[in-house]
Amino acid sequence: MLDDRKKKVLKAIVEEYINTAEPVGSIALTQNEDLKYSSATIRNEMADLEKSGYLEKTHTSSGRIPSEKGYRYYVDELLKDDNISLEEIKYISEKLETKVNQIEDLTKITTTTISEITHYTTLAIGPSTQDLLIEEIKFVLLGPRMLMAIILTNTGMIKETIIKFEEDINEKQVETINYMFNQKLKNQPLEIIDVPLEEYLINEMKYSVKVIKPIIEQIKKVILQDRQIYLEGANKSFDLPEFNSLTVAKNFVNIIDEKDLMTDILNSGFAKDINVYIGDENEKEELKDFSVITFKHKVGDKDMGTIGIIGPKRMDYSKVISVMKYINKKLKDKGI
Amino acid sequence: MLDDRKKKVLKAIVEEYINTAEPVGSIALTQNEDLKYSSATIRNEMADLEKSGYLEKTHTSSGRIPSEKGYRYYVDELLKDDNISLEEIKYISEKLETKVNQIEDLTKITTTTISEITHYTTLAIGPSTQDLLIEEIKFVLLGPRMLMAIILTNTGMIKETIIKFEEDINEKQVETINYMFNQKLKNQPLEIIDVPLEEYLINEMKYSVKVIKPIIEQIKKVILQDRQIYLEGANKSFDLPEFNSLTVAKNFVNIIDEKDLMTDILNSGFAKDINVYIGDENEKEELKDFSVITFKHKVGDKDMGTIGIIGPKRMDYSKVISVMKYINKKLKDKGI
DNA sequence: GATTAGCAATCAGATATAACGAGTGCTAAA
DNA sequence: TTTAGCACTCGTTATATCTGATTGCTAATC
Repeated sequence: MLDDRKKKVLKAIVEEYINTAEPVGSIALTQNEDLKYSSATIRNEMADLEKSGYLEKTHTSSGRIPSEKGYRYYVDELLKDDNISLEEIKYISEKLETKVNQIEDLTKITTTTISEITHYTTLAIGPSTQDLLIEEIKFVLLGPRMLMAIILTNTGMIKETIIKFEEDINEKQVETINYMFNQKLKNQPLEIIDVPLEEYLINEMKYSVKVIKPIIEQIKKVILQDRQIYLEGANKSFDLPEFNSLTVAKNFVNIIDEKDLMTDILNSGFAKDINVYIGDENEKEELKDFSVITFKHKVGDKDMGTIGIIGPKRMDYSKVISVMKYINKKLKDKGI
Repeated sequence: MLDDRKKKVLKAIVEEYINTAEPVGSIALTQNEDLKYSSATIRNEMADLEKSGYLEKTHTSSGRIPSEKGYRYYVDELLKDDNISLEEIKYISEKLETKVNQIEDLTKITTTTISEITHYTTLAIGPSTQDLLIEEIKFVLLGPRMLMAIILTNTGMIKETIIKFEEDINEKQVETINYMFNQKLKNQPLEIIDVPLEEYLINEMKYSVKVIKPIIEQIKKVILQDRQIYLEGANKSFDLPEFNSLTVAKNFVNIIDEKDLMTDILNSGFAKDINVYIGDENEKEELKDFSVITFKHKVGDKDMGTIGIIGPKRMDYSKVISVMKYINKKLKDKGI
């Protein structure tokens, strides 16, 4: 669609604007290696690119800034996605090799690493419990009226919760509970833990509602409970010039303060490996002035949740996407 | 020290300024019920109060604002600490009666409640593990090379962690581990889990270093690990006029982004039930433009950690202190 | 002696005006 | 097709002026 020179002009403007946060003028562009033309020629191209909607002006006599369409074209067609240095590769590798006992800890490490390398605010959410199968469930008596349930899933995730009772229970009972639950739950999806199961177990076993009901309720709660959200480098955004606007700064704090919103951000559509939402492309009204880049990460082939970056539309897409691609690959290759 | 009328003037200025965030002039004060004097009289009193350091001017012909000394006097001598409405009492009571299975969940609920009622940013940290005694430690085999350790403390706190091994272990071994650890750890402080214990157990038991060492290491880690920090209502601060200053806003984000700093804030001196640090009174340089109010909360007589509010020096001390006092009492009375 | 009315002096903040300059669009020449 | 040239635009910055809230002080009053 765009001829070669127009592509070069657009690319140069996007990258210059990402670097400087200042509207880019025709004379500045003549400095560019790839654009050995006079400023007048560049100006004509810029006017064309504006007519086709790739560029915008902040006012009649200002330089140009990319429109959302411009950023989109840049992301889809023009950027380098291997924009990552040897030092960065080394740093990431070291970080990802940290030994962890619980696989979830790796999400936190990855989130921090991404934020450190890209200098953007990074968020992450743990894996969804949907599609998980129960591998085993263990009950441990912690006191006469206190039981711990430990659920092991087929992906190696471990969830545990404490259950309190209004009457005493003994080891013998726990053994039966252990047996019955495992009998019924092995290789079932987590969602099976619900009212019908409760009724079945109450009928089947001789124990009262007062024993079975709290177990089911509490396990259900821990399965459905808000997934852990990680947030790193919120302050990094405040070093960016767009955060000199109080409205932008305030919007941003509202976003990161709202866990539900962050969950939604991280859970929205996943067509590709790495998903880029620029400004209005975001479903959420609150994000229309920001860009969001997310990717679902897996360790080996185990789903580990989603990591995302939120920053200004003038984001260094090339750097962020390169880093995410590299990390994505690195984690996939990783044994656990 | 201050005569009665000066106290009234100071109190009126502090409270008016807390309400409006605007310097208070002598004419405005004549509206006050308690100050039926002419503006000239008030002016003279204000000049005196400024000379003694309780008030400040933003410029020669502006109204007065309280100095830190003024706030301090207000907090120590003038404020009402039962400034809490029936609706608020009802709301708090309801919230605090929420059933929780783990006592830590109560800290989160309390934090949210305080933030909702005061409209200030609220932070909290879980209890210190110092002084805790081990009541019991349980080991559960989750896989051939995976063990869960569950530590019960004398305060009802439960910590659990997963330990991975490089060689298989069996139920028989776990039983021995269970026995030996409990033998050695019951009613001991958590800190006992360290290298000397490791050496003792390796000598005493026939198991290799490869079994004992990971257990000790991982338990030690979970005990020493950063205590959970709760943060609520960060965005609420951004509704305050002082956050229109970019410097203030940025400082604030830096504070709440820095977990270590927040931990330090919540761990600093605890002379009284409720501790108020106004501006420069804060140990941390970063907080010199803010006020911090903290209190250690207990459920029954069990230490639950510390909750704090961070806001502008122009904070509604009366409301915050009243709410904290009430919650403090309510939690102390609470059975678990 | 304490209180108050009156008034000049002060100064932040709002409003108005002018000068500056980066950058554009367009025309005509190369 | 490219480029030089130039009038024009408009945000930004600097400067001056005006406004109004508030003070400090003096002298009159209670």
